[in-house]
Amino acid sequence: MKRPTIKDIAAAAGVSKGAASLALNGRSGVSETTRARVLAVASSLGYRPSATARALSSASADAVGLVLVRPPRALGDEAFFFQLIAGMQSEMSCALLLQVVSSRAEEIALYERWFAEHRVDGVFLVDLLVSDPRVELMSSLGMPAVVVGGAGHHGALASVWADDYAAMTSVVSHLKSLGHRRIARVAGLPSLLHTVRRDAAFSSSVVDGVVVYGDYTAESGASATRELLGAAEPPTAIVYDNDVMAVAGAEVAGALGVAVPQRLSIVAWDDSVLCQHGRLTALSRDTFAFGARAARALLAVLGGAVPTDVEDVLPELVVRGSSGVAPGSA
Amino acid sequence: MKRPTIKDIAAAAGVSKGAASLALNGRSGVSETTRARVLAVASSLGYRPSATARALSSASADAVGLVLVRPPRALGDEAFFFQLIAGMQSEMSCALLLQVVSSRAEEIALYERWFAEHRVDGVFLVDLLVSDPRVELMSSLGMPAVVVGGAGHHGALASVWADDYAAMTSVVSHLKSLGHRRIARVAGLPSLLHTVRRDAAFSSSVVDGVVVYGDYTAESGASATRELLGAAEPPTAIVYDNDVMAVAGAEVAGALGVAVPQRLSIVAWDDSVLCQHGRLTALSRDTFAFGARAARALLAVLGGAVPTDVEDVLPELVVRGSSGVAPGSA
DNA sequence: GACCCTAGCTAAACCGGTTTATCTGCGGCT
DNA sequence: AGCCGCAGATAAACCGGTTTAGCTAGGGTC
Repeated sequence: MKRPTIKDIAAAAGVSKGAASLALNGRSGVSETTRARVLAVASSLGYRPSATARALSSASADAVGLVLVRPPRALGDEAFFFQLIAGMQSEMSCALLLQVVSSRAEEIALYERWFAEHRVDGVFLVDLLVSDPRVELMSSLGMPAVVVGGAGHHGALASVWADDYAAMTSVVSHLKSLGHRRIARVAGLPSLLHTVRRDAAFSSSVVDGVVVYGDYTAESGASATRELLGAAEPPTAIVYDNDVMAVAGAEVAGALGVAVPQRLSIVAWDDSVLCQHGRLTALSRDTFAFGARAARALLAVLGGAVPTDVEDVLPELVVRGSSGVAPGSA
Repeated sequence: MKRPTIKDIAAAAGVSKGAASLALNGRSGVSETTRARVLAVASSLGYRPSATARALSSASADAVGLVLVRPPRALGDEAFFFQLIAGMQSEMSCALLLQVVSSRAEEIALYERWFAEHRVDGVFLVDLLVSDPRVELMSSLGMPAVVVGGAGHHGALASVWADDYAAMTSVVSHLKSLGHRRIARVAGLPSLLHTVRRDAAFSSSVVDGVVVYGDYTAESGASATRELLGAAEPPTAIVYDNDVMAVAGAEVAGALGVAVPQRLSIVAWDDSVLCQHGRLTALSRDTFAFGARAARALLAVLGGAVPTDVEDVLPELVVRGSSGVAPGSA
């Protein structure tokens, strides 16, 4: 038993294909009695329009896209993206086309292809670079897109972000209020826009603050921490750019006999089960809600709304056991 | 500048649309010189066939599907699925259509729809139920599918799984060798096939073993643990069905003043950063590789191979600090 | 020379929708 | 009566591919 097509519906209702199409899509051009008849027939036959055929005649593809550029193996540990995706899904009725690639070039080719093939109606852009070619690409393709997590305004694109600058400032002031002066930072990839933002906020509020760059993996967090703690004047507090690096750092400190938080305070960016269990002070943002917000923004753009920038609520610092008064203070 | 279509290629190469199609797809029916000319034109014009149009004429959709039935919010914490997805992606050149729904009925409707709409070429089935209607559905739809993680043989479907029975047996024998006699288990959803498998293995190797069911969340793991430790004769070892519940359980034990591993041994199913950091003894399987294997299996089925069952390597018990000699033994 | 077969190509149908152009009544207006 | 306008429907084109039927020229066979 094959699925009924619009032709079957039309035949069963005694109208033409075109009339059936108009009736099913709630458009004018058919009488109300005809429309009712077509709809009745369609529901009784269990008619489902083919998204493929619909996409072909330049209508909606009923899907949005997300491309992640990562070594796939490292991805699995990053709860952030999965939370984000889960949040997106919660607000989307359409499907998400997801692909993981290993280079920026592939990513761009994929966006172009998806759009050319009418596979997606729009896309999310994550991991925004300092001067990101994708922004221009989206504009030139005329492809609806939402920038996720890239602070500020990006060409004609809608944007959803949290204020990394203010967040970093709040973290530093918390540490300063505890008496910390030698504060270091284990940052993420320096090519990413939010890293630069945080860097700027960090260096403007911490004098002589040391920054070491990692790549969000436990290994990089561990080695960065070893480097920092091995210095002549080791920091009394370290701010990490994600949870995985922070946890690894805490572990290294323990192995080196550096007591947390007595001799070293640790703050993680992005809260997670990992931080909760490790009792790590963390900058908590609701990534799930963030994803949901991004989805709403994209749906709005797809619905024809003029692209706007939405600023997410400021991440909140959740103080747990890993941060405390600086050694020598109070 | 619009993207070139096959008509443009044909015109530029001086052949018909049909001939161009044959040439581009490496099929016989055109001379080698013509084929070379068409391919040259196509590449010089940057031709990309439209997957949408191709799917319409009952060819490949160049995508596979995965539907997850979860409350979206809980999903983000489960590293397992993201690891799995990452692994799948590593072996797939095509895209993954992902959707999270909240009920089994929606899931089934979605599979039917995707297939009817030619949106996917095949699907992964996860979280297999004891007697799962999806298996029958796939067969009747004629939809290529791979069962992921459902031990045993399922109708005409290919299957990729790890032997939960043997794994559970190995965990129990490890605990027994440490002198444990009162062993309990915090299981996952009882409707899932692998839960039943593990239950069977558990009850056949542990006499009077208590089983409490949870739903993979930290909360359920915590309350199950409280229940077990509050009993008249509390267990000296607990085996958890996932990492999140195990970590929550360890925390509860700590809060209740039950020393781990002196008075209570804890073993988690599925290793993760969480277990590594929490120093939890865990049953480690390479979920990433597992996903990759599932992807290969699906691609094989799509390629026309006869569906086979692939048994994954047996999960390996990684002994860390959370398991030790039973109190009173040795 | 008549016949058949095949390689190589073209034209056209098809997939399942949407969109446009066209046709048919019918009512209102002058 | 003659004309216009419009609602309601149909037929046909179109989207961009694949697939099938059909045509032609060349070579081999008897």
